[in-house]
Amino acid sequence: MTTPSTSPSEREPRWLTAGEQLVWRSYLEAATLLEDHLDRQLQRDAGMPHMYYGLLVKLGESPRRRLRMTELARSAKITRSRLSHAVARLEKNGWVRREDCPSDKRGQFAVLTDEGVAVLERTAPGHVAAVRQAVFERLTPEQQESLGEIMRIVAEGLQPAGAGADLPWLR
Amino acid sequence: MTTPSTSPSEREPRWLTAGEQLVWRSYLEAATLLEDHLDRQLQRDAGMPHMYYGLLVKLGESPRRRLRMTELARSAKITRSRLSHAVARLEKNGWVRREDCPSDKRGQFAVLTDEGVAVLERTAPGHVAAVRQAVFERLTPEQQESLGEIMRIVAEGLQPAGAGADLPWLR
DNA sequence: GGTTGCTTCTTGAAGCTTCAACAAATGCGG
DNA sequence: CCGCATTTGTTGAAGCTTCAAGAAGCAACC
Repeated sequence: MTTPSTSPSEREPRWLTAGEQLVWRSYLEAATLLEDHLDRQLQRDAGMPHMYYGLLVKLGESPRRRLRMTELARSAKITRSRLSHAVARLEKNGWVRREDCPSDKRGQFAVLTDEGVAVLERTAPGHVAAVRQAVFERLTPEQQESLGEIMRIVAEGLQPAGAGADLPWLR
Repeated sequence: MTTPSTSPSEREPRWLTAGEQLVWRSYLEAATLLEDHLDRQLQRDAGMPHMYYGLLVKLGESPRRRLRMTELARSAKITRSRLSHAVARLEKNGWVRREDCPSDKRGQFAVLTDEGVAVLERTAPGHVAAVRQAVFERLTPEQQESLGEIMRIVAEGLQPAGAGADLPWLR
């Protein structure tokens, strides 16, 4: 990540400019700190990592509190394998239950249980407060909007592009 | 994360507004996709996860290619425990070596080896290209600057605040 | 000098993620 | 209806992270 002076003949790759490096470093630091912070917050207050909490939220927002595994994986931006392990754990906690799909015998629904709903209701306020305090309280409305737009662009660019081996929808 | 109507008496917690939710979702999606993308890229091309690559970079930038463990951990925003495991692995790869600190017998330096330098030189161009393509090529200069400022603010807010148990410098 | 408290770094176990491999069901083309 | 590629979801092993605990050196104090 060092910048080896100027590159006269274009044999040198295109490094990040000093400014870009600063941006990138800030991003990496903030992303690391933020994810760690929220992971700890949720591990402490809800007994699960951030990603698992996100899965419960998505199930809670879905029609009959259920989603096909593949759809949940797609929506959460994770592999099916990872989801499979995650749901196994959440099932052991009693927060999610699996149900067969009637129309496709391969299919499985992940269903948010009443206990799962209860955990969400109990822990959501604290989590929202943490997000608020870490992010939204510190940014102006313009910055918030800007952040949304920027991240939307980045996410979009990564969706159809990536060569994910187990993420077919990202191809 | 649902918004249960307005809250007349302030018994309801302060939920995220619809707009804030959109921003937050975009952030989470982009952060997940981006980290996965770079992790895969580096695992494939350099044989190590993104975080480990970052450690090598930091060592490479340091005076005698070395840093005290605690300082490296602080700079990378991770716990010393995590760093300890990471360096163990990097040492096994021959990319980093440990050295005792003469002035403090508890201390250890993590030192980037020549092999470590070689890996960096070989893989940095590809990694920079990936970052460029995923982030900088898609953003206007204004958006880049904005992103930098926003993430700097978020990171700053998380540094001195967090109640990290093993991250004393974050208190 | 000894005590007490702090800092540095490591360790092992438990939990989470990744990867490759797999079984089962689907569905399309002949 | 058969054959074959595709889709769905799971599994186990290996690697990474977290957490709590601990060994060892330092430093300040009396």
